[in-house]
Amino acid sequence: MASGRGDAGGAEVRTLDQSGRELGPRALGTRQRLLEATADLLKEKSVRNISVVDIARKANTSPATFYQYFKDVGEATLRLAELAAEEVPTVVELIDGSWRGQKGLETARALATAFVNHWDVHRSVLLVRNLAADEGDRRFQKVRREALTPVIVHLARKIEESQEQGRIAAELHPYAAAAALASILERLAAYHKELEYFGATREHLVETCARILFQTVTGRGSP
Amino acid sequence: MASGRGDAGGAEVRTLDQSGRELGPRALGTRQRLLEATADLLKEKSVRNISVVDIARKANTSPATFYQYFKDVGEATLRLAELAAEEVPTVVELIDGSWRGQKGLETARALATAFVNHWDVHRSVLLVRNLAADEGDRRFQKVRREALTPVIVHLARKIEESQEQGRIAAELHPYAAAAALASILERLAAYHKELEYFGATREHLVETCARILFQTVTGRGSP
DNA sequence: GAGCCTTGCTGATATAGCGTCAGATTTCGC
DNA sequence: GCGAAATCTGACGCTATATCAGCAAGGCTC
Repeated sequence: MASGRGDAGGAEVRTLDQSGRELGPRALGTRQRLLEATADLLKEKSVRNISVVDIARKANTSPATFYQYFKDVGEATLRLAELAAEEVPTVVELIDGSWRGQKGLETARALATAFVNHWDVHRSVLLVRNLAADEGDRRFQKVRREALTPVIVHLARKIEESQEQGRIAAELHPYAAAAALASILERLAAYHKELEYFGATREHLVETCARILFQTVTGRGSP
Repeated sequence: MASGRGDAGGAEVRTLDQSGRELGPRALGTRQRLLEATADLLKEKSVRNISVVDIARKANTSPATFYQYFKDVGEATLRLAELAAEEVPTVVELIDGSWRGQKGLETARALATAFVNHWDVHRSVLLVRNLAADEGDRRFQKVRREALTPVIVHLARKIEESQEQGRIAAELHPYAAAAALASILERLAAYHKELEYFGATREHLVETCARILFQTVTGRGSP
């Protein structure tokens, strides 16, 4: 390490060891394998039953190695959640599209679809992220907030526009409404499988979700 | 136990031991203490970090006793979730009220308030219930479904009525829409604290939530 | 290509929780 | 107040956690 160079605000984020050491190529590989093993196990079984030993075994390494990179299973999960969050900007772009008439409904559909896809890929990690955040873990709250805030802010802006045009009651709090919409997206994406119990296919959900989005954002019924 | 009397379909549900033995008054008390200890710990810290030893200590008993009543921490949590579910019928009654005009908005507000209250009381248990259900645990899926189904069914019925009157597009799947509304209720209730970050107070959330409910159920803008 | 240093990995270990008995203790009918 | 039934727990073998000191692997130097 030599010099006591600070790590805050560096343009390039360096991946560090538990003891603050910078990682070489071999170490990065091992770390990666550990993350992948964690992700795989999360898909297989409940986070409650995942042990460091499990992860280490699956990554063909020893528990001691795991601790070199992560404080505990929670921290590995946190990194996975951060990685998942990096995809979100793509989703947000959609919101800035047109919300007028038929095109608006398309935008809403695209948004709903993107969300469900995102969740299908990262479901297990995002579920644990949400639980940890809801349980009060600050680190997970931060990741979730950073992933959801753009969605909420962009949606809220669109809602405000509709409000200015008098199409939506002033009593509707734009951010609360945007958060509500984000909730629909998240929740439906989280358990759309189980909802098929009610005879609602994935397509039904996306369509319905899109229409509620459209209605709430624009203040207009379906075009 | 003597006779091999079946337990299915009995009018009165008997609380049983891990080994199928019926419980006397002392045992019921102990079991109750264990459940309360579990609930308390869930409020304090993450479910991942709750051990049987913790629970036993808090209930002034020994780990061995815990195992007499529950298979593991998950099973104790499941019982707590079942207990919480017993309150739901009260919430559902509200949905059957009037959804016309100003009165309808009141109904929506009452529903949103009831949900948030319910969650404020049982938050920690319901969070774990949802995670476990989302992770695929059948027992938890069942509890959640049994708690949410009445809400969804009753809401869907109201939506269908509006649809018959031509106030809502036929493309909206009533059950999917009802599920979406239930999602808003659940999700907002789950993290309304954190949403204050966006300047939305609990009252804003209830009001906003109510208006989205009203709009989606009746197909009408705010009265 | 032997010495040496840096980077990365792991065996050994103390500590603590899990889950299961056999047997101790309490309660209750009589 | 005695015996059986109900209830509880100490003790134990097993597994996981989290930490070190030290070992192995891959260079770099000359």
